Amino acid sequence: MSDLRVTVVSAADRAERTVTTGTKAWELFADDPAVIAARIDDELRDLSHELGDGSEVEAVVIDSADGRDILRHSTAHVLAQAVQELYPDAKLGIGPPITDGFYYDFDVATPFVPEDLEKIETRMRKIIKEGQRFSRRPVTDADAIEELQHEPYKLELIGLKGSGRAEDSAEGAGAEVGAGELTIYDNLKRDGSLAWKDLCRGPHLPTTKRIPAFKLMRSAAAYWRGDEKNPQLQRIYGTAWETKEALEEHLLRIEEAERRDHRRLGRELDLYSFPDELGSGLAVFHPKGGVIRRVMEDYVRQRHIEEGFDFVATPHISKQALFETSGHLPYYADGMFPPMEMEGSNYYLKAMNCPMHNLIFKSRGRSYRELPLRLFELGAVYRNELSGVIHGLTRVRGLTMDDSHSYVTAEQAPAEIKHLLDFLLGLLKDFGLDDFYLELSTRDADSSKFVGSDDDWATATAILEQVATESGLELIADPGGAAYYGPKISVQARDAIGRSWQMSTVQYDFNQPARFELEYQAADGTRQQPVMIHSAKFGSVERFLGVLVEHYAGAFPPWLAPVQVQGIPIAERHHDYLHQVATRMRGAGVRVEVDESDDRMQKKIRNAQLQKVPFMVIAGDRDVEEGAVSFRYRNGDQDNGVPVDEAIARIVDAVDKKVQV
RNA sequence: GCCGCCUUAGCUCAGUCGGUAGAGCGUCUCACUCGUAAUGAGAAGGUCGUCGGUUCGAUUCCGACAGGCGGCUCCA
Repeated sequence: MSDLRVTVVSAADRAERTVTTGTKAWELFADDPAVIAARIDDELRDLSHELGDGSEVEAVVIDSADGRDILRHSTAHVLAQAVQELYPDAKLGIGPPITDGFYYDFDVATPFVPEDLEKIETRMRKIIKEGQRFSRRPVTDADAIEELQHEPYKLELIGLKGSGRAEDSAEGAGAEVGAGELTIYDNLKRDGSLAWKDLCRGPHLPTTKRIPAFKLMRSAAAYWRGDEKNPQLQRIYGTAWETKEALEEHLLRIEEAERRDHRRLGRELDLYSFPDELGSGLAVFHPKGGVIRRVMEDYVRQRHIEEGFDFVATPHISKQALFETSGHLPYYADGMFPPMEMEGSNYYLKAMNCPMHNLIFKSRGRSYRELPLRLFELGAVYRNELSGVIHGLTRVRGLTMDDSHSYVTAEQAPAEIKHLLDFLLGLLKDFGLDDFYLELSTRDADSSKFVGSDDDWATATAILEQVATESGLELIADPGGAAYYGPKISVQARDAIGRSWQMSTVQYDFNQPARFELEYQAADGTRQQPVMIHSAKFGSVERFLGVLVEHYAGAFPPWLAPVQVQGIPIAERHHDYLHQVATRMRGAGVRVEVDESDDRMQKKIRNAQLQKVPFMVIAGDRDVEEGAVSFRYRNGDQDNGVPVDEAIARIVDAVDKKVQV
């Protein structure tokens, strides 16, 4: 038995250690119960991994990103074991860790119901209590196929690994079969007998007992390997955390998200509704939601004026030929409402505005002196979204795009894209969204989804990538996410509780100008084809509003709040005075209401709080005498005896500065 | 579109082991006129999502459809 030299590294330091041959990783960290795995020479390993000479070893603690993934993946195994113990005919799909949790897919005869989840959870607790050991065992492909005869989906994964496509062919499949040798993890009871086993790349916790806190969340169907042509498996989602407290906090975050749900707040704040009579995915905006929309639209119009756009208007429907010319019909027909026939022609509701803007460009000869020609429209479009994907305002069938098209020379394109990016980032900041990253959506190998030459795509992609990179923002690649006519940059904004939403887009299009035979006369007298840059700043006015509701949890900054000031009389004799105050406020452009109901003043304050009105002005005898108001903020702060002029100045200042209060 | 679950008053939800229903909030009326997050009393409001089946009888059981919710796939 000889000695080995290993290096134990941590964020703080590096320490050389001499250990004997056969030493396992856990022996280095035996005094720290938070260590559940090790990173050895940059590979995540089980704590039972035998150290080699010259290895660099780093502890992986349970509350690190890697540690949580391992915890969640191990919990997914316990889930699968519990399911197969309770439902012996269940066939295993895959069970990877995901953001905040894990899932495991099963092929079972009947879908799981909530009571099943309770039973499964109980069985999982039993397995955890038994402290079964996760034991790694390398196997040959042939042995794995032999052992897993009864697991058809696992066999399919082994087959994929052979073709080298496992990683990119199946979401999460990399967790089962890595690039190297196959391994099976045996769950061993204390007496060493085999309780269960699963094809898995690992690593895992040392034992099931090391799972501190978990919860099964829900079950749902999911297509095998994410392809709707494949059979649907039953997926169980769960979450697992390093402590019970961390689990509790996670559940509270979920509650917070539910509290902010724009569908609920839309009803509670009387902003909008989705009448069944209209049809799925079609919203109506009530007066208060209408105010927010109007403010948003006024803002975006004003900004487009400032940025050099011309305003146009186009109809909601068009003959079929237009969308054939644009190329939308072959690629996008499923996304459009079915046509209506009239006078021998098929008319389509528009799902996008660009073809109509192209007609405006084409309505007369154009000179290079007119470029960039920037057209803008708040255009209502209709999209035949699948019934199952419709969601509040964020996924609807009728929406309003703040759609712009910049027609430019090829040389002007980079500057125009930069111009648009600066424009829309400033816009997002004005709406209180200041944490974003960019996504660059490009075409992938599946050429049937895209039109245009390789060279044109390469040029367009390079320009977008350069501008995106120069912005200094984080940039994520989205291969295959491009529109059929060209690549795009989209801005993903993170809201107040950290969720990302796709908002603005900028798209580079060399295809439609060609298809519409758009041209301008250049300085040298030749006719040239312009490039068109599509851009939407809100994206969809409806979605943007929905995201704002969730971002602010309904408590809008004063410039967006439907009611900016609630006037609250202490008794009926103060009504007239408050109406005079309100009239002066309206004169200053303030949206103010006076609560004349029979309620007591306490109740009126409560109602204004529940409606999340930013400012309350309260008036009683003292205020009337002084020509003042009691000025209350949404957070409960209050200044008494504020002269009316000053109150108005405070409100107008907050509105003008677009600040949150 | 696919899978599962759900649908009772404007909202949130009870309830009926099959004999046509109830609460709180909200609404309306009356009284109270009140100083910082719910004054009191009374009233109105539902063919229990729609259509069909089983049954002496269906809101309840079964089926279809519509809408909603959670996922999958897709997307602004």
